[in-house]
Amino acid sequence: MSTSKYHHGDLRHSLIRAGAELLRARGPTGLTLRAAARAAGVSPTATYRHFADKNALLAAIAAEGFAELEQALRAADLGSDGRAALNQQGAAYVAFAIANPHLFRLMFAGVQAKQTTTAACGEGTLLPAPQGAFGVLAARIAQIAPPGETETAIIASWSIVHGLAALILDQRITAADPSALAARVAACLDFDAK
Amino acid sequence: MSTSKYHHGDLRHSLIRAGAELLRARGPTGLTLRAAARAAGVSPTATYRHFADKNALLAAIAAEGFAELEQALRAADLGSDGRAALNQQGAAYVAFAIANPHLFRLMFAGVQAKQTTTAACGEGTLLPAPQGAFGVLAARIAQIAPPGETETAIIASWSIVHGLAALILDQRITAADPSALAARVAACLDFDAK
DNA sequence: CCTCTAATGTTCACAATGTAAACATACGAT
DNA sequence: ATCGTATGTTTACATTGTGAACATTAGAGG
Repeated sequence: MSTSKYHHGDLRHSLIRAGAELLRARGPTGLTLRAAARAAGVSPTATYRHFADKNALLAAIAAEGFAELEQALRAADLGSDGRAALNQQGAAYVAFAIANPHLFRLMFAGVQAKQTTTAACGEGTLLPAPQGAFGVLAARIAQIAPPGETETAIIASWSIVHGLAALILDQRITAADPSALAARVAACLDFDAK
Repeated sequence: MSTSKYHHGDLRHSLIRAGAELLRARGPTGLTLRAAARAAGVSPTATYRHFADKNALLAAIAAEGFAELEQALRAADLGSDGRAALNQQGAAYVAFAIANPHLFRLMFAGVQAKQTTTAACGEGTLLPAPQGAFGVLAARIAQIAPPGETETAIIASWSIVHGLAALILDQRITAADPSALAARVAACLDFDAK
């Protein structure tokens, strides 16, 4: 590490890490371009050499978050019982959201789309957005859902844990043991029924 | 209605309506205190006679949204078949979110809490926040879920439709017919199972 | 009807933020 | 060694939320 301070060396990652830390510590209003630059020891406009605008920085932070989430899901996806593994994934999903509330919100709703791309995809199409984390879930579902119903099963599973996480974060539901609640709620899903 | 323009007459409601309209038309970044004041034909700081700060205006708009949502749920809660009525509520919930995406997001995640009130309530406690809309759902659940499981059933039902709505709004899922998808997904819930 | 007060709006002012434009520095290929 | 290009700096500006001081008018009490 050279002591020449003009060129930072790895400013891009520094900004992402500083931004993520600001988000965790001070919430979304604390995550500001200038604050991130300050934390990285750089002038505010230096950020524009690495990110087109603030949204691009947010997107990069969100992408890191999705990688973390994938890790967490993969770590929870254990055992030979597919249904149990799925429920464990659900608990891990909710636990991740609660452990990183601001990051979780940023990941899903934080990056503003310029244009509302109303691309007409097929009914119930799953977008590959968080493909990594999504894949961990989809694999287990494919294993335990009846064929032909896997897409509905995936959407239902994802929706129920995502909704629970969101409602807890937004303080619409209060849970002393969120993971346990997640498992209990996930158990209400029955893919084979009817 | 007098033509004296100094005192607006009903500025509070005008600001709420103007704010809601701005939100619908231009999204959250377009909903600004100054823009709302401009739309109401008033100076920016006049708003502070009616709202402590911007957050208070947002909260008022969100409250109106919850009233609308309750109306929509009540209108969908028809028929003697409790399970069918519940699924229709789910479809209406998702339809509302899609019809009012920015409002829906504001209602649940838009108003920033000053302090993260980590009040330790009981496990799986339901907060009365949107008590009106929530009550419509809870009533049906109580009717069809096994006694002793109603709270879990309520949380599961709310979570699955809320999650589906959120994922669609955030473009993680694309649905040609969201209401139909909501009904199909809601059908995966089985409260009596096991 | 006149007056006075409180409710309601206005004008100024300011700090913070995102971002554009012009300039400076230094890394690396020639 | 030279020079272009990537990277960072300084300046500048419009927008936003919001505080402070001032203006106006509605309506109660004489």
